[in-house]
Amino acid sequence: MPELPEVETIVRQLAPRVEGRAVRDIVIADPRWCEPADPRAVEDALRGQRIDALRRRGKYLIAELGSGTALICHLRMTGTVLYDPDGDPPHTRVRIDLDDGHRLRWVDPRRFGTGHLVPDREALDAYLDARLALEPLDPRFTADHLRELARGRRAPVKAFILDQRRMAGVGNIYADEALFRARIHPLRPAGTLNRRQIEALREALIASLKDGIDARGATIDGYRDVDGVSGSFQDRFLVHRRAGRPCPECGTTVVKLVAAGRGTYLCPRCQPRPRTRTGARRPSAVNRRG
DNA sequence: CGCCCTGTTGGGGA
DNA sequence: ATCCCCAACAGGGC
Repeated sequence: MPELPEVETIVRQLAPRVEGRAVRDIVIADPRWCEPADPRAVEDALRGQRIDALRRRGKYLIAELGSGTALICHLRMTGTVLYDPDGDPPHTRVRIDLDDGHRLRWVDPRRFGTGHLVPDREALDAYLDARLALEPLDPRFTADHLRELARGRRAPVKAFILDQRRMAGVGNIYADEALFRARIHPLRPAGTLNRRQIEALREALIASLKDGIDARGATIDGYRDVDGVSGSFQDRFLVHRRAGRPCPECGTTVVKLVAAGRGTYLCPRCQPRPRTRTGARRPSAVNRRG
């Protein structure tokens, strides 16, 4: 389940092993991976290229090549990159053999993952800028920045967090964890958070992502790092997928609801519901904004 | 066995 | 601006 920490883990493990190496051969076994581009054309463009840099932005994994082109990959739900696995694992979609004899395998049961080739640095930046905002780990992601982002937003804070054009890299799991740590209900309209809560949310986002990175990613539904080893963050999930179990903070039963169309877990006591309960009276007592 | 759930993003329609 | 649903698909849980 690649969110920012999982992709970061891939980069940290893989960059030292592949940077400076060249692609000896590549086979895109699943054309959907790079569609609408022609897989043969993508293979031809990559074959023989040196990998100058492997890096990440948001949840995108980026390989910059000697030719100036770049390959922008997204693992989506179930994508995994493996380095020298035994043979070709089931659901291997792309095979890359390096000039040093090592092998990269893109494994993705659900086939949602994608690879997109761009011709140069400008196209790379344009592609990413159109999709991603600053990420919480960026030093520029200050409390002021977050407050500005949230100002006037009426969308539930969870939807706000998941929107990659507002902040990049946080997915469903880390969003739940951060909201729990910040003691904020996921349905709270983002624009109603006070200064303290904004700062708490910022710190919680950063802490959750860092913990995930330190754990080399979350173990969930088969996620593996590049050496095929499971991450360990799942052991530390505080609320995510813990419905029916006691809150680690207060013992109240963790509940599940749907927010932003996603399964959402929270402690109803630590994260009190925003007012405006269903059936509230005084439908016209709106806050007059201003 | 069959139904229901699941990490993501992007697009369409309300 | 926002939201809900859907589309990709496979596998696990019950």
